[in-house]
Amino acid sequence: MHGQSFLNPRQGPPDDGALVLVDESSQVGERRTSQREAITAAIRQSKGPLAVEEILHRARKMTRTLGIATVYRTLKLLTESGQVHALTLSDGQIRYEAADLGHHHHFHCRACGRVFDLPGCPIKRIEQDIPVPEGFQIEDHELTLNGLCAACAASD
Amino acid sequence: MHGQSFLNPRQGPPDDGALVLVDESSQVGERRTSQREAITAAIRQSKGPLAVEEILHRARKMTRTLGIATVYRTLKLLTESGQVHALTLSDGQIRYEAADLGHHHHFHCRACGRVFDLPGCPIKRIEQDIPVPEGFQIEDHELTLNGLCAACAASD
DNA sequence: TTTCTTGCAAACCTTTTGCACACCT
DNA sequence: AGGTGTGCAAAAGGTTTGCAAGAAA
Repeated sequence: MHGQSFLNPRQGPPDDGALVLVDESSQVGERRTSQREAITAAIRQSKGPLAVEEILHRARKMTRTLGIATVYRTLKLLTESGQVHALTLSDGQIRYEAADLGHHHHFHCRACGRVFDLPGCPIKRIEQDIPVPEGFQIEDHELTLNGLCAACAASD
Repeated sequence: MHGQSFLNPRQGPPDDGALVLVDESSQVGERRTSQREAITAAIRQSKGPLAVEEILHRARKMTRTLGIATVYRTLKLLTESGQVHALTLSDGQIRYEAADLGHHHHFHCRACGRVFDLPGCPIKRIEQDIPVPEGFQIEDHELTLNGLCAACAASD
């Protein structure tokens, strides 16, 4: 894990002149670059979670030169530092969304494949009543609704 | 899609002697082989959905010679013919389970990674109350509970 | 005997990694 | 200036496919 997010850069450490063998002031993930800004902006501005290719495509509009390797590296960075959440739906694609959205669930359109955020959580009020085997401890849950989004349902 | 499952072989069609350009009596997926029996047995005998590697490992105990390609081909066959369901949890691994288990959900242990079937469906009775955007049509849902299974919770 | 199935290996595709150069600080 | 970050291309990992041999029916 990294000490700081490049989105929330820390103040430089006080320079006390001490000599250190391992320079801890130098860490991966603290440098603000146009590529990283483009990637985080793409994720933040999306109405739903995005797959890698979608992130690449949208972020490239902001930085013409952007390699897929950078997208993967940055997503790993953002995920490990807790700024972004990865989620995997039944189509097997991993999608990414901002981590500060709060607890919510998703709607997956079987026609267009898009994923939409659903506000709120209907599970919370029944979570206690869900029967699990003796000794099992529930820590979290994921709910995905599948069906047709409004646009696809209309064009049926 | 295939006309028949090799698990439920159809009777041969009556031989009326008619000449057909495309021989429809000959179809992929209708031949009973030790590999296919081993794969379906592994899936049926499991208490929860299995990943490809687990299926290969268990099925190999029944047929010493079994290639990974056959596992993939058979899983595709079984999935497309509706005998097996594929599911993808948050770890990104695709797992397979018998399709005749009825509607149910899963518990994913974050410690050992195993997936357990949960009987029943707590969503059914609240499905109508789940708020979705105007025009969206719910057709299905998936629920996964995450936490610790009894064994892992006990060895904490 | 015919045609489907299989195993092997090559092909594919997606994700990761090594390296030299670019760029932040 | 120093060291992180990037792009490119190669490597790695997992899944699919072509093909000749093997096995159902």
